[in-house]
Amino acid sequence: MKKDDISTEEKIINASIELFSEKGFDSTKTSEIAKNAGIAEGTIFRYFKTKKDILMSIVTKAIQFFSEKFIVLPLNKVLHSEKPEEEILADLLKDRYEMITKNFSIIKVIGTEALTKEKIREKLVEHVAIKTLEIGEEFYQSGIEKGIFRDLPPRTVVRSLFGSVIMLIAEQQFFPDDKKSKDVEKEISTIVEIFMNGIKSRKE
Amino acid sequence: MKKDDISTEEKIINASIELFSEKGFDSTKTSEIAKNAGIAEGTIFRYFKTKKDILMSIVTKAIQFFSEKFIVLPLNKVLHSEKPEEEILADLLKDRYEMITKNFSIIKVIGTEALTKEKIREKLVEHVAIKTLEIGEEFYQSGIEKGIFRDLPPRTVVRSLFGSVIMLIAEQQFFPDDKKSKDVEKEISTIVEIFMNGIKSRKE
Amino acid sequence: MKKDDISTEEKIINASIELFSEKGFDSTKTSEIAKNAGIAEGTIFRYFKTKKDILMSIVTKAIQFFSEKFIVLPLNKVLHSEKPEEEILADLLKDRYEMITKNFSIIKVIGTEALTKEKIREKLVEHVAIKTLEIGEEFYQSGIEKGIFRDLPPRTVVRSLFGSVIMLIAEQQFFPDDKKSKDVEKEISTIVEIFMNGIKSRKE
Amino acid sequence: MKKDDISTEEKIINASIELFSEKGFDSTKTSEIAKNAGIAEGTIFRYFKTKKDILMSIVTKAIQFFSEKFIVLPLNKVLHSEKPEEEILADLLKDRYEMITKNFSIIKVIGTEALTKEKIREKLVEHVAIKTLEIGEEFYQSGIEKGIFRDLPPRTVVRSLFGSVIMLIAEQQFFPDDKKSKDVEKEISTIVEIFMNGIKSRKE
DNA sequence: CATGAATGAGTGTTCATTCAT
DNA sequence: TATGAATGAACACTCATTCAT
Repeated sequence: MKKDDISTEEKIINASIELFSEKGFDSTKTSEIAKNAGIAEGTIFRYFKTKKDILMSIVTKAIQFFSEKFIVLPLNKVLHSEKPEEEILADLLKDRYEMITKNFSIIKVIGTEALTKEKIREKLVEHVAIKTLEIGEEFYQSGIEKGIFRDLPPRTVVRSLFGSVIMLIAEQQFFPDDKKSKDVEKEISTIVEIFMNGIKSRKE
Repeated sequence: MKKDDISTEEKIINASIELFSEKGFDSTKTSEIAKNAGIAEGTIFRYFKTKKDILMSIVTKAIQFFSEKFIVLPLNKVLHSEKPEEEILADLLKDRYEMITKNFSIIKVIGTEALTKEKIREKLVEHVAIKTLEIGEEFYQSGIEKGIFRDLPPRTVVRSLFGSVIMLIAEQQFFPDDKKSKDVEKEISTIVEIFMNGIKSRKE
Repeated sequence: MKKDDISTEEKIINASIELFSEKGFDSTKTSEIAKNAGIAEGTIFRYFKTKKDILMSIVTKAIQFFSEKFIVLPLNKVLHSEKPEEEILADLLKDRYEMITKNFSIIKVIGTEALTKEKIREKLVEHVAIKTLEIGEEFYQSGIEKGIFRDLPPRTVVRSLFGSVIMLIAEQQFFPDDKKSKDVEKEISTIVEIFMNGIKSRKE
Repeated sequence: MKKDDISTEEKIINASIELFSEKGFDSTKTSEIAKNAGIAEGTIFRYFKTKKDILMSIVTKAIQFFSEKFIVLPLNKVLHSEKPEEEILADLLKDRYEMITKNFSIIKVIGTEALTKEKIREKLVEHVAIKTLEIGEEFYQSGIEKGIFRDLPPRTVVRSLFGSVIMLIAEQQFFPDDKKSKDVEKEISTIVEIFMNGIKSRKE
């Protein structure tokens, strides 16, 4: 009763994230959550009125967490860094990559549910997606003004960068046997290289 | 019984795609499928042994369809085109964009289910993802060899391009009110521009 | 498949009335209703959204039925009869007695639930109790005007008469072994006698 | 710990009577009893083995209480009074009226449960109903013998009187907005008048 | 071949009861 | 003795599936 003092509510949340992420919300039985959490099934309902409430609690907390970790912190890193832009970009992508990879289960849950549940989708768009894009656009815009970046539509640039990282992660998660994307550092620096200099050969 | 000659099986499939895509597989009741298809609930089970069989049939057919439309046809377009590379790239992305957008419901269904159902994920990876990547890589590789593209890892380039289009579509589908991504032609040509020439300003 | 053609809904209603009346609404399990009705438990919910809906359906239908049988018909009997008042009164009480006794199960259900459920109580008061009292009062009032009845408050008279019949029935239902109230004809004519002439001895 | 010295057991009993009477036994949760009693839910089970035991304790105590208050005391009042019969009757009815009204919650609980629980019904019949009727019958019988009352079946007379009071109380409790039964003194003296002299007009 | 009423296994949820503190 | 978190048996209700017509 010292540390390890993981509360019953946390046990439920953790078991739920794991199961929802593996099998989806609907296919996860409350009896399984209970078993995985090491508690009685009835106990779940002392903490959450319904099974759906577990999901909503996970989503709400996660979105809150991400809207801080994802947005405020990287913002400062980016805006106050003295490094050259290429490095800043690489740092940003790596940071994002790690954040998503580390929280992949929960992100998978939220992402999946967002596809069919408008309420979740709206929360996600409002608190995470739009803010993330806006900060990225601001960063790019200021780069244009400093003469570092070309005058291209910031939204498109940011969205494409983000898509490139997302696909890297998807590839690693969903075809885990593939060798081609194992070296993350290299992948990310390649992505930065592609975006900075393009793929067109400039002979001579 | 001439045209309009949509078979009962097709009615079931179409209704299912629509509903699965809106509400997800588990939340869709067979009674709803029947109502949407304009048939009796029992009739469904003359064509499909179980509800899951409807899903598997949709997935199998779609994957078959996509593995042709997605892979074989663009392959030829790309490999036998006389256009300059920038245009080929733009054509490819536009083609992919349209294919995905037009079949968005069914892709959403397959994508969602692939997240939690290994069998579907494997089919998708094997028949669509890998092939698509391979053809893209081949295209890029031959571009390198022709001296058109820089010598960067093809997989990373192709994956990033694909991620850029996917994110464009996601943005349009999930925040439909946003003005920034409405003009598809322009978006795609911007993406091509980014990938061809990079975002770094080259003053001097 | 000729007569006997008691519908599934009726089977459910009948089984429910019997069980609710015996054990009360809360103590009756839907599994018992199903067994008593000779159907599967799930079938209940094709006809009634919830267990409570069964109760409400019983109550609503019964109140509708009673507000007709109880009020409109006796009204006509009473108002258009040529018999002397004592006989009219005896007929009325007997009629009421039989109605209640014949429908005792359902009346017990409604009465019990009315004690704790405001909605049911209100319906009962509005559609049955008030109307019944009003018609009784009207009958008594016209008797006063014809010089047949003494000028006493009609409500009190009617209520007391009704209470006398109710208690007779209660006694028969709840202490069924008691001999004193077995002869209904005699009981009712005694009640009429009490109300017509009072209990005070008028010697000489 | 002087006055106010209401024991935990009493707190439970009082809270239970209030809630059982409002919502019925089955619909009352032990958690609500605890909240209403200002104690912890677990504490209930130090005083009562089961929830049903609370009910049985209420019923047993109440029946004990009533069988004294209801029977022994009025008995003496009636048998040793020097007042004229009309006044004795009025006193009796008023006394009963007040007893029931003052204890209405508990009587409602017992009455409701008696409808579905044979054990409670039997206790009620044996310890209260029969005794009450017997004493009433005895009183009436002696009135007959004294030449004060007409020779009518005592059981019927007593039962009807009781029914008249019960209906008066029911009317007041269940349609509280009605004006016609507000003046209790007058209602009871009208009931006495009806029973003593009948409702038949005796012109001339 | 189509129907839709009936089925019943399976699930989320409730709540009286227990027990370690 | 009092507490309230945890329990799990019991229950209402859902819905894919069956089958007599």
